[in-house]
Amino acid sequence: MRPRSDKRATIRDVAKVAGVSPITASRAMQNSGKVRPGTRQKVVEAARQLDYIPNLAAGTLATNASHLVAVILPNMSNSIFADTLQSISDSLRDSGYQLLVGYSDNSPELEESLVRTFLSRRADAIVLTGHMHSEQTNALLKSADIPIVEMWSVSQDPLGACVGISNFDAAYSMTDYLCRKGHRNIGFIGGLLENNDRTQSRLEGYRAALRDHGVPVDDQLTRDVPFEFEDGSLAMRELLAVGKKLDAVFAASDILALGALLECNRQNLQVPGDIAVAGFDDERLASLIKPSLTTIGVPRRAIGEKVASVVLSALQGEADNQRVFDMGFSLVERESA
Amino acid sequence: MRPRSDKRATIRDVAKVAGVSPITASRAMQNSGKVRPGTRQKVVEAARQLDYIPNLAAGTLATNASHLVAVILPNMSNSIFADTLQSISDSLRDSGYQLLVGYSDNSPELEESLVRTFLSRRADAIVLTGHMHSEQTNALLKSADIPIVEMWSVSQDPLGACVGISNFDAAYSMTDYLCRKGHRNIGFIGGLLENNDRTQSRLEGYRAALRDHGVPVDDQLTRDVPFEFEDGSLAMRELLAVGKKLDAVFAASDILALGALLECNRQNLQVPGDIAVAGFDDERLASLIKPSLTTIGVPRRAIGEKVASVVLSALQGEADNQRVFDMGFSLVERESA
DNA sequence: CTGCAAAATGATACCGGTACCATTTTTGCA
DNA sequence: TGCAAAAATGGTACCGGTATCATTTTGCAG
Repeated sequence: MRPRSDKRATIRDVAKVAGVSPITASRAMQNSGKVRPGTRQKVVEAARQLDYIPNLAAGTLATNASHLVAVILPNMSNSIFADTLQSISDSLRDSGYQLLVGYSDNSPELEESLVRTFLSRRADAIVLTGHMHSEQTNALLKSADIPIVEMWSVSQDPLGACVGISNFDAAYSMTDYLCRKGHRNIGFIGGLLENNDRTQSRLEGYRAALRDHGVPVDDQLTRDVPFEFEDGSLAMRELLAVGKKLDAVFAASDILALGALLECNRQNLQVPGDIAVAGFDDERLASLIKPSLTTIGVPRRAIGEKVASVVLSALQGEADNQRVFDMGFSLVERESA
Repeated sequence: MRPRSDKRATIRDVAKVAGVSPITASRAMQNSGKVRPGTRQKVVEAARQLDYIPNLAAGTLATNASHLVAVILPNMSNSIFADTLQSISDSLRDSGYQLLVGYSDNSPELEESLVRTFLSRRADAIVLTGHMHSEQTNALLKSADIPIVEMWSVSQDPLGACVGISNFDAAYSMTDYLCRKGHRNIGFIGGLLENNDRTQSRLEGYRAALRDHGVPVDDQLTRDVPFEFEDGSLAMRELLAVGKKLDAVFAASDILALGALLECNRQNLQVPGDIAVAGFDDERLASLIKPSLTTIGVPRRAIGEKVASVVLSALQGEADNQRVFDMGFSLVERESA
């Protein structure tokens, strides 16, 4: 194995073996330029014989098209992002694009450095999560002149296109639902509000619904914690310790809601009898636990598919004048609230 | 925005503005070749002024190093792969490598086409899941002359390096555990045995443990289904319908185990009283449901970190003579078995 | 101030594809 | 069969970096 001293075959080698010019070999390899079937056959055979593997870096340099779609996600700890990523990948597969993936960890600085790198790689399109970016990032993206898609939150004025849901509306709906059920003392457990427009919009939706129901917003009933299970428990413990009445809690993610549920369990509070708990995301486990979790269902795969189709049509030059795609959510009523 | 007619600045433009030669500008930009601080300063300033974004495709072509690490996963539906991916990404971030991600869907053909593409992109290293590849894939990887890492299953003779756990041992341990608890009629719910060495090894481990305990292996008690929740329920229903005694079930993933648990619930079977249920993976929800799930804990993040460190040290030319890294597993005893 | 090794810089070519335009071959039809 | 148009093919240059090796500049001892 070791002595791989022989260098890899180039298109010129293939051309030589096939008895044609490099450019003809190139055309033959990519079914594009008109090439006589017999010629293509010779070239393909030569390529096979030489174990020819094209060098896409050279192709990218020559054509200025990388066939890469870059995707920036906050992280992978939430299964919604994993699902979205896979569904983008699935939808892109047949078109010959690959995914370049980066995690921003909700840090604008990291995001910016990812964008910079992706532009360096001449990604054909960039997909980001949310619309909170640094000034620099916005400038970079605007001047990049490639399709840009922001996903997961709809916004009025996206950089390019935008595919997601209205986090505000969803949170409003859930809070409204809780109010209609007669709850008045509703806590909110958010996750990492900073640099996270999804959580921020949810908080705003929650507040708006309270106001519309004539319920005063009490900041003591709002907790901002990381998106981990244990943090949900902790936040719940804190909310209960505030000493105010509390008859419902709305958590900005199912993971947090589960943590909250567990804490209720520890403190021998009945859910939903003593306290109602609602989540967000409709993770698989939401339907599996006891009590099952009332939550907001999000069309994660549909979002991924839409993102892919928007990217593809933009890359194919189809100027789509619709730029904002609201994929809708659903309020999934289960036992916990 | 539209009229982005002006082309992007090149290193030559930067050089011109800085009043140096292109090659000097190049050296200045990458802190590598010795460049006088003053010169570097001029170049950096010129680059800033021109919004210079280097073209990595050109760099890749010239240096034959892409700074890309390709990772092939079966899918993203299992959170273990998502976690591993993120942990590889995290560990690689500071070294300036990006992740190229592909999903094989457990199809050797898809995997092969991914490998081909990744080689085309001149990925600096390739990370695969498992060690079941097509002949062609093996040949491609062997002749590629870049670091290859197979993860999630240890194997005696990996293509390159190999980081994972012994699925056989883990399944053996769990089955052994069930036997010691007095169970004799133990079913096995596997997932997609074809082209999946992880599941296959688990089945073998299960069988070996049964044999060692003098329990005959009954193929009627083995189910091969997809890795989805509903399939776990379905398999459980089928196992119960076989009409034989059944006092325990070992599922090759927690998702399947949860499906099985739900089915027990539906049929009013007490777990673990009437029937014990064990899973594999230690997903987050395993500890959250009732009854909590006895399962196999896998060091997912440690695996990702090790993969990254193996890749990095190989890329830095540190010939590591250890090639197989068994990261170990743990048997997590909870309520369900 | 000179001389010389070390450091910094530069000229040129090359990585491996493909665009562009010119040239040759084939095709279709009078 | 001849000829114009269409199709196929090829020569050359270029994409934007960097390796190589030559050349110039710098630093410092004598």
